[in-house]
Amino acid sequence: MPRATLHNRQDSLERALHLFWQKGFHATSLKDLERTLDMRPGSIYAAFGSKDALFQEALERYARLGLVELERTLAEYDSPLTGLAAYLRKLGCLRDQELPSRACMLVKSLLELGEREQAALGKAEALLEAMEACFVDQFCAAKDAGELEPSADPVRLGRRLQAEVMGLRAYAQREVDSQAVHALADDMARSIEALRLP
Amino acid sequence: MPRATLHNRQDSLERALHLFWQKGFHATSLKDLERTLDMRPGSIYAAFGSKDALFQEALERYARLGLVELERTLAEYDSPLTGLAAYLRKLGCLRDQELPSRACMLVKSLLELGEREQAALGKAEALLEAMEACFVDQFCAAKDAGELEPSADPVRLGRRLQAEVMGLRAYAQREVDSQAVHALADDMARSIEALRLP
DNA sequence: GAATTTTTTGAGCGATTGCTCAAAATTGGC
DNA sequence: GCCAATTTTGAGCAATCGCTCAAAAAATTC
Repeated sequence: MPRATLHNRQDSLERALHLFWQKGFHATSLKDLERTLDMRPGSIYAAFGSKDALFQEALERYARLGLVELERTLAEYDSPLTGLAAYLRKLGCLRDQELPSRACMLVKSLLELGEREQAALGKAEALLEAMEACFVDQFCAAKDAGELEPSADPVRLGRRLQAEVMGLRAYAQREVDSQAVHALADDMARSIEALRLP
Repeated sequence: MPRATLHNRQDSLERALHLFWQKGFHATSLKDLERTLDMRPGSIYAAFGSKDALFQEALERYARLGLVELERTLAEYDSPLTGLAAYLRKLGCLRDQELPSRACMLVKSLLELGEREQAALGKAEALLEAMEACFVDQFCAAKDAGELEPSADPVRLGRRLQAEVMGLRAYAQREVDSQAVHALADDMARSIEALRLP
């Protein structure tokens, strides 16, 4: 009895994510979304509630995909430290791929959003916290595996790594050579590998 | 014969800088500026031309003050590496001060602005490049002073440091303990100091 | 094919955006 | 006190903002 839905909700969300990641929250207008999703305002609001709610869903999807990508990379290596170094080197290829933005959407949101978008801002913070926790876990695993000296502090190391990733991706957003980003990522990866006990 | 200007232009620019740094370009409306500068639209446009032009002036002032602060810090130390480490530790106090934002306004602009604000975006990129050049110069000085091993690459080191500062300040924008930011800055400072030859 | 249920449409709402410009206000020189 | 020069004002423009909702369109069941 119901009319079949014309638009795939997941696909629409994916397109919205692409747009928000590229232009940011404020610079993305409903007109932009209408064009990109090929949907009229009523349909967008029926499906997602509001621009703010749609943005939050996009943020969550972005972070989920990012975490999956991180964990898939880590799973490819037996050594936790080697996995983290490989993740950094993958980020070094940021400028080679065709992406909505080289910068992290969570960081873009963290820096752009204010009190008026507190819900989305809080979500971005929580997702960054989860990312940091994943790094910390990995350093704990490295310590358990005897890769780190016993006095190493996984919390500090995880924090440092998150800051490095934030910096690497912000740097990659600049109009610099792909080679410079590769070199930067490699330097960071070497720092991780230098933590390994002989 | 001319009517005396009511508003000090430098002071107005300073207030605008404060506002733009806090809220970003898009989230700052002319109404906000009118309120903060205590000026009516006509006066603002007579003095600065447009919202975009005012933003660009604010960006330049921000970067100039930031460079002065950096160079003043470096001048306090005879050793180039010690100066850079001290600069990082100063950034570790970001959360203790009352600032419009903990994040760097240049990075906020780099991540927020798009093609529609190309002039301001280009300015932000150029100013970041100048900051990086300052870091590179400092590493060159360290090398000349024999603090670095002869094979050290000042360009890579300067790039790395800029990425670290970007990451540190983005991290400081999160709702984390002041102590965490201090620890992070200290870790980064130690990395710089670890480059010193024995 | 009529009835029912759901989705999609798009004109258009009130609010806000960046901005303009003729008029008013304020000064110094005479 | 008057004139000339300059700054400040603020009503209001056209455009855009996020969003609503009654009507039209489409699909399923009988």
